Amino acid sequence: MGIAERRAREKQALRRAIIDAATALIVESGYPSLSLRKIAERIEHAPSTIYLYFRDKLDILTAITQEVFDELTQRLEALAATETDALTGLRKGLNCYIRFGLEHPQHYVVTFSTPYPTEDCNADPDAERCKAPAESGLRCFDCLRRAIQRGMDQGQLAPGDIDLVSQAVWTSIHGLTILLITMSSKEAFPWVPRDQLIDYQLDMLIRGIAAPGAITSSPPLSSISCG
Amino acid sequence: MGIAERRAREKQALRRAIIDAATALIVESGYPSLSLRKIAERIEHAPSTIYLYFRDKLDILTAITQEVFDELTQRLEALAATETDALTGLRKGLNCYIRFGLEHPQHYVVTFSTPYPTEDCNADPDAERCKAPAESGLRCFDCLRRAIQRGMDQGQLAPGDIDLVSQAVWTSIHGLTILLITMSSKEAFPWVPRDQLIDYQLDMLIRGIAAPGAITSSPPLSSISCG
Amino acid sequence: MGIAERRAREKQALRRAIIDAATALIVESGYPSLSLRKIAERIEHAPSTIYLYFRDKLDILTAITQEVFDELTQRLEALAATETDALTGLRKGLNCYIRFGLEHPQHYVVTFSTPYPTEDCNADPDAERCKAPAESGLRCFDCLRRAIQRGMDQGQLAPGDIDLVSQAVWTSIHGLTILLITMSSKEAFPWVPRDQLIDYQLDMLIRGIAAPGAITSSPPLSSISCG
Amino acid sequence: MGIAERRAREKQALRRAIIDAATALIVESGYPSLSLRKIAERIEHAPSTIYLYFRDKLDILTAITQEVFDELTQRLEALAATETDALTGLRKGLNCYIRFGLEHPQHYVVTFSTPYPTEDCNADPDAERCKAPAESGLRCFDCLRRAIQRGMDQGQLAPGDIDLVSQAVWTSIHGLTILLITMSSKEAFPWVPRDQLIDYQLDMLIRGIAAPGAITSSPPLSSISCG
DNA sequence: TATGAATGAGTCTTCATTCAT
DNA sequence: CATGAATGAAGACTCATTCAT
Repeated sequence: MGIAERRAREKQALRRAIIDAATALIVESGYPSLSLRKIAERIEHAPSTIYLYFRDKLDILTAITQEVFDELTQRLEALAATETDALTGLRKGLNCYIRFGLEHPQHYVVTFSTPYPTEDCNADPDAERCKAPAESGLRCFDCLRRAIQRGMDQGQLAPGDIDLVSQAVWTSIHGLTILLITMSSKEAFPWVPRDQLIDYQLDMLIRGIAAPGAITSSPPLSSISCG
Repeated sequence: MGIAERRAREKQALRRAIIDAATALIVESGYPSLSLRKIAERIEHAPSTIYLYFRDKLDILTAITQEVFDELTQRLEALAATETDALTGLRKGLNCYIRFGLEHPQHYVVTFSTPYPTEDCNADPDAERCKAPAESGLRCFDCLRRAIQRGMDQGQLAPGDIDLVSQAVWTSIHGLTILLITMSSKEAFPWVPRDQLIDYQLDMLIRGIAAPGAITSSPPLSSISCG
Repeated sequence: MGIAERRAREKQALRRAIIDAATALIVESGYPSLSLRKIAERIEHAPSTIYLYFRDKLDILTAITQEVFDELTQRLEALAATETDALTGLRKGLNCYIRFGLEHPQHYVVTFSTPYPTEDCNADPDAERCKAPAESGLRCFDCLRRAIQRGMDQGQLAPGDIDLVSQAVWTSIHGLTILLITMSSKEAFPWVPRDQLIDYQLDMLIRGIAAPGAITSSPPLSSISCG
Repeated sequence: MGIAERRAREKQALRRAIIDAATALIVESGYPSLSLRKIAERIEHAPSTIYLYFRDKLDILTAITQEVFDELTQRLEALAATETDALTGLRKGLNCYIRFGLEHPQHYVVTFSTPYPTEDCNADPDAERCKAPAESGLRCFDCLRRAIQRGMDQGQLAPGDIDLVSQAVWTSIHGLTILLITMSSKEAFPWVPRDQLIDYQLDMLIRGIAAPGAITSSPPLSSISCG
């Protein structure tokens, strides 16, 4: 009845709170310095309570990562569904990726830049759960891959190895995203205006992979969010 | 006198030993697991001795970071001095940067991806020392900047905002480098062959920023180290 | 009514299940590593459910101890009932005792060697329950006592203080049993062959308490179990 | 100079304090429930301080065990040196063993009855240190073994397997010792007068292993301590 | 009757750091 | 200059137990 439902809702809420607190803490000081104690303190519960929701530290990281991947994937797929022109679609997708990272810097860092989740996974006897986020990640990457493929199919991108191109593009926009996040302060690095940089990088990348003669000027998208 | 000199030399030597030990430890197991105790053990001195040379742990990190920047800068400048063709020089420089990262993955991560030095710095009363590595970093970045500038001056690169282009290129190769490092295991991500990817990305980037018609096929460089 | 009876039966069944699970766990990994959680998991009930049947952990231990005593007593009495010759009966009884310990080493340790039930008992407000196992233990000891008495009555054992003799014998075979259990590994102690040692010790003890001239060679029993 | 000496003395004193506290705690509640925290509290130092003196928990146990063995061995050897008659020597030695246990019940329990030091040792990567106490123990046991041998050589003990006899005797007196310690309270078990029991058990054992006709009445020794 | 949720005290251990010497 | 001793805070994690439902 209502009681059971409320209970379930409360339980879900606490799980959320743990994930959110962990995310924030990771962003503030990095995953290695994340501690269950700090999470507990932030959610105002006993440290041991966390163990009712997650098996261990790594389990929390896994949950966060997966959520982020899924959310990002969802946005990219929604976007792909509405856009017909391959090149524009690709551009929008890349822009969406970068924007997502900038709008959720905490989650992005946790998911893509937490140093060595692999390490923990290797040490772990239950290697199974390490695969789950990896799969989510691949599904996300696949959005980009399909966009590239479509571009080649439509002749707008120079023909070539789809994986090669996809990986070159993805690593590039990741670099931009992660550096804009982690070196955000003006003193840290003399960035040019952010939107300008994003727009230019998208231009550069697409120019770099486009079929000769395929490029027509496309409007700047960078200030447009997604999702 | 001779005595004072010898003293100074010895003091310098121990400082070096500390940095080297810390460096080695970071290379072996990454920064998060670095501890003063382990450094002390390796240099065969008491932990407290380290405090005579460095104020705290972060201070050691700073020193290492700076050295890494300096080393990289040196290589890039050496390379720039020998190469006359702007485009080839740029390509070699970018390749050198990536290779450097792959050959010293732990250093690269520590220097470019250590989470939030800013935070530690902010908390620190003496904010001064945080600027030192930043300056070293800028000097390093300036190598790339000059290469871009030369390319524009020689008409091989499309004219434009030097900083804009430099930043777009740098973030791209950083993305490639850092992802190849942190997701190095095959299970983590289905990478295409590494050298091929690097070569393609350099092609893509240069194509993306080159002046129209400037590109002549350049030989793959990726398997060539630098320095 | 039928309902009440079924309820009572079910209640009894769960109590049994708890004891059995605890027993099994103790057998598997010893008492120190026993935990209510593990018991709960094994009986597929919530940890808190156990508290409906036992006040606390010690309460479970007490129940087990008592059962062990009772089981041993039963075997010894069954044995005594079938044997007419006092000396042979005594020998068989002692052998049975040792065998029982070796066959249920964890139980034996828990029952006879758990450090300081006294302490726990003293700390406990309800000192009553500590007496129960003590009484069971005495009943068990009484089997030996009666065997000794019979031996004296029949003139096969040298006359003397029954308690004195009983205690000397019991402590001796306890020493053998407990050491064989706790120092079971070959590296721990260079034991002579086990059965040989048991046989010899029984010989030695009986020789030590027998009436002069009473001893006739009796066949080795040690490899014979009991019950 | 004096300073260094005082320092060394202080350091030694703290080490002693740790061992003593640990010993007492083990006796009070058993080794499994021994915790570094409790030791720390008792010696009024920080828990981490203990790690300056012992590598870990097991290390403390090892130290205690070895000390006890060595002390006991020393006494037994001193005793053996003064006694010429084999049978009397054996009797005195056994008595000494029992008395030692009763006079240092804490140490005896820790050394001979701590459940499963083996267990910890097996799990330990550094198996070396587990051998040290075992060797000390064997050296101790060897005192008894030599006494038995001498008895056989002199014809006072029935000829036979020295190890067999030694082990039968040792386990017997261990059983007496350990039970007198752990069940010391009158409510726990209705002991006959302690000295009487000890004397009788020694009689019984020696009668059990003596050569026929070798026994002459020997005076009760039990109330005599040793060392 | 049974339990899910929660907790606080406890476990061993590592660490950066301080201070008297 | 160097260090040995010490510490307090923190680390992940387990446990027996309570309580509202």
